[in-house]
Amino acid sequence: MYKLLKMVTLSEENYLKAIFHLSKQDSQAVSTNAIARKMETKASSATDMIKKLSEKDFVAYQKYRGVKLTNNGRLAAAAVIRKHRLWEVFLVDKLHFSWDEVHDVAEQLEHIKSEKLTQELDSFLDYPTKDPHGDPIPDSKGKIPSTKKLLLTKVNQSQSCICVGVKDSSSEFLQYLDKYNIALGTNIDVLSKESYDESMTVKINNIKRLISKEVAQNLFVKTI
Amino acid sequence: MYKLLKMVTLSEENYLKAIFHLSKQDSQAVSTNAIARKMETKASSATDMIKKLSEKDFVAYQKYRGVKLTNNGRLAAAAVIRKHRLWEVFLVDKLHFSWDEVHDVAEQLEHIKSEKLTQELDSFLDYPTKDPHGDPIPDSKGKIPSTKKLLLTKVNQSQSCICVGVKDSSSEFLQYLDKYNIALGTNIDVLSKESYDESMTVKINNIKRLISKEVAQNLFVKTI
DNA sequence: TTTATAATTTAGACAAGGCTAAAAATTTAT
DNA sequence: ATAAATTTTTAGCCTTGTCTAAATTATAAA
Repeated sequence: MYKLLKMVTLSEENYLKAIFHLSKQDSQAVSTNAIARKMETKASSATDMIKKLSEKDFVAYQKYRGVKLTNNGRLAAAAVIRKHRLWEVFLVDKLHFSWDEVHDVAEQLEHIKSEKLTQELDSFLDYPTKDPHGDPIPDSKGKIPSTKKLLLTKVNQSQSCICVGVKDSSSEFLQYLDKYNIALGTNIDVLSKESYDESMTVKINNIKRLISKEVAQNLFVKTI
Repeated sequence: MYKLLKMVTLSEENYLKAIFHLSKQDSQAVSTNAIARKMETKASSATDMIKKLSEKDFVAYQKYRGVKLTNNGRLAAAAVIRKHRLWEVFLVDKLHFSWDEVHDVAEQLEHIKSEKLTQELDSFLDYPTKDPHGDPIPDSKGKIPSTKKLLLTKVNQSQSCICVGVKDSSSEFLQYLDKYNIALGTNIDVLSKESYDESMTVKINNIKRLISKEVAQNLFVKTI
């Protein structure tokens, strides 16, 4: 009856993770429907769980107004994500998994509770900062290494990034970007890269496009 | 609705494991109370679960008569035990856990469902046949390596074994064994080994004794 | 600013696992 | 061979996490 209060159930961890991911983009409150959609459950179930999380001080909740993670909740979510991503690195680096096979297994491993296990695994993997998909791994304090901006040319195949700035700020370049709906905050998925001319195929707003070396050299992005 | 029939829940796996361990000694039916005791639940809960396991053809159950594992159940239990012991090896060999710290974590890891993970882990650990406590690791077909007899001299520190025969069958030697209560089936815990004279300190019937190289060289045991 | 639509919450139910108390079957002891 | 003691099962209830249907609140449209 004492430290049971600190217990986080498997389901709670999954909801926290979902809310954390939904909070990323806009730091607004996250809606019940958005959570239900992400968790593949019904809104009523999400409401139920939200109440429990609120009870345990993992989220700040106002009826009909959605939720925000508390600091508490953010730390709990980061801890789960940290484990998920460390296990992904383990699977790929040590057990010959390919990057597209790891998700389901990591989804199970992320719930294993052992501080020592997590720390030792981190050390065993040599303190990686990114998982096999390029996503940053939170440190043991829950801090997520801020992925600093880099030129689009530097982004690897099958990585996603967000446009955060331009190197060439000429109006010609900005007009080009405008024409193809590339703006600050636009999401860019790098599908493939052509080594011959350093051009790349990307997906922007669900539309595939070819981007030349010249353009990629002048676009700052942040990997996600 | 289709392959859900094959699903084994976490709780079911734990009961199967318990029944498996209880079956080891005598291959008699295992009683409801014994199961409840091992699982630290009440007999009524055990009965409920037994019905589910019977329904799924993991145990043969006759009311008031206890249960026996079916072949199906034996395989399922062995698979869980295999994972448990492989993870223990991983924790000790790769993550600096000591042999007495691994149990709780392995208890969680044993339920991770991924055939590939288990196989790759096995390979990564170089196909170990024993866990850090010396218990045998079932192979991928559920077969448990029968620990074959070996001379006591070959048994490692902090391993346990059972006396299964003698090399020297002179009456002098047998009388010596008799004097110190060593018989077929006697349990011997090897506490430490002295490299200088190859003598060892052992525990027999809860009594510590020193055993000389000459004696250890003539005693066949089976590790457990 | 009403009204229609969409989002959210509440109420009531269900399955899994567990518990308590009581009933039934089995064993042990007289 | 019965009675007493023990083991096992049944019945009914609880909690977690889920669902459907209905009620309520917010938001968008006219």
